[in-house]
Amino acid sequence: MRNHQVVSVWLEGELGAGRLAIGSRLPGERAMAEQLNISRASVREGTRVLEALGVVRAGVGSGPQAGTIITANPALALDSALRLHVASTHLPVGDIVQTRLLLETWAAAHASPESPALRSATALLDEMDAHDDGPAGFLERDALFHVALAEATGNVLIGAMMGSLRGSIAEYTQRLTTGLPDWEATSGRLRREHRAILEAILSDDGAYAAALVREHIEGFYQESGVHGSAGT
Amino acid sequence: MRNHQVVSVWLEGELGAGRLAIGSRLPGERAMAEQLNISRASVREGTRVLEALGVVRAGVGSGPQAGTIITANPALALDSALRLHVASTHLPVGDIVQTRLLLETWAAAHASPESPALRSATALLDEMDAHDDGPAGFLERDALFHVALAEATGNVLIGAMMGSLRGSIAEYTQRLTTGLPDWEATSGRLRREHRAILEAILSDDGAYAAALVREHIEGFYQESGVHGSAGT
DNA sequence: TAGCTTGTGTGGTCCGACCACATGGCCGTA
DNA sequence: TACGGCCATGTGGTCGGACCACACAAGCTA
Repeated sequence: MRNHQVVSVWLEGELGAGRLAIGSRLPGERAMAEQLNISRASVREGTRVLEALGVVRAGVGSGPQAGTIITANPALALDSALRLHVASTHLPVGDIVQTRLLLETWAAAHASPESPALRSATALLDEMDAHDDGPAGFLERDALFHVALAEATGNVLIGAMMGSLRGSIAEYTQRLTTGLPDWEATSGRLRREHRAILEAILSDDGAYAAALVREHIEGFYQESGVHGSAGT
Repeated sequence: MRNHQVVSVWLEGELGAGRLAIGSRLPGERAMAEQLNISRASVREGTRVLEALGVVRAGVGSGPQAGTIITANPALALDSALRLHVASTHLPVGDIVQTRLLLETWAAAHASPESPALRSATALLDEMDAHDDGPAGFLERDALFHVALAEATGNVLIGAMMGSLRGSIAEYTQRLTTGLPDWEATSGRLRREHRAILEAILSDDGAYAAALVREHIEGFYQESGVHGSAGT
């Protein structure tokens, strides 16, 4: 085992034993180096990995925000990993879109009507009605709306995955809108569909909500001139 | 932006521009440090992150396996991230099981009968029949079988996710088997179900395959004394 | 020719130093 | 006493240089 991995292993042990938890502050790099019998450079390499995985957050200076603190951001790991693997052309965007469709339909079917995440989802829809700042602003809120639905299922993993996928698809979706003949008409339709989906979830009609989501997503891609890429 | 992030950004640019691709060898750490105008320590921190995300693989010495080489292992990032986030109790195992069920039923429904991955799946089932090395060996092949099904869909992302999920659940599943009254009977049933699932996929009957997978998984958890954790 | 030796380049590790930063306590002043 | 500025302290961030283990390839040797 390489020395920098000692840090991950050690942390996993501490977490498992309950000696450390989310919000805890790790020992200083110099102290940890001595404690684990490795150099500070190795400690730093280890913490960089933990940081990339969304497990810790490093802050300089002193005070509450300083030091290396345990956080919980599983989406971060997925996010950066997706970016790079897409860039390496090893991960087709079509696969991501397909996965998104899978997760979203499931989320719509299993979202809890009582989830507080639905309140922010409602707020987002209101914003989309109130503001009219073009495709960019609309899609931004659209993405957040869909992530909120995923979070409403209470499943942390699926919520994190949706959050990461959203970022990866954002650019792609943005590009699609440029080919649309009538943005006003499209956005109006999308807004109505959002309301219907939310309504179905709040009425505890998961199956109907899932069907609406499927139509919603597939409809958008079809209108944007993409065929078959999201054939779930 | 911190210096070690320069490496990721630079690599993403190189990949996007096509100057580097999977299999390419990165410049040596010393050369990269000079090229990017950062210290070797920073370069190393950057490559550690890339390594953790499954984007590169580092090898010492000289020859074909030496140096830092671009790979494509998206599952690695998810794998280590899941381990740590589960350890931090931020990610319930139930969520993972639930996600697994979602991905697997979808995979069964969308696996391509012509996929070469199904051949290795068949081989795994034959091995499970031939060898009888207890729950440990059985579950190992069982996991690989399910991952093979996911890969048979051709969706890289879903395949990678399944691979990571299985790893995270492995220990959990292992523990469940200890509570089983009659392992022989259970393994026999699981083997028959595997055959039926594979048969359904090869017959291009995705819907039936998905239903079988659902029963297969839920049945196992129920028999193991877990109730409701996998309620998709 | 076969086998050993040596050279070269790779990542792995370590040390010691300095920097920027944020805080909290000390000290001088009003 | 109360206020305000200064500085000691501890944090992560960065750097340069050094040495190691390793794996291969070229060259030397028997």
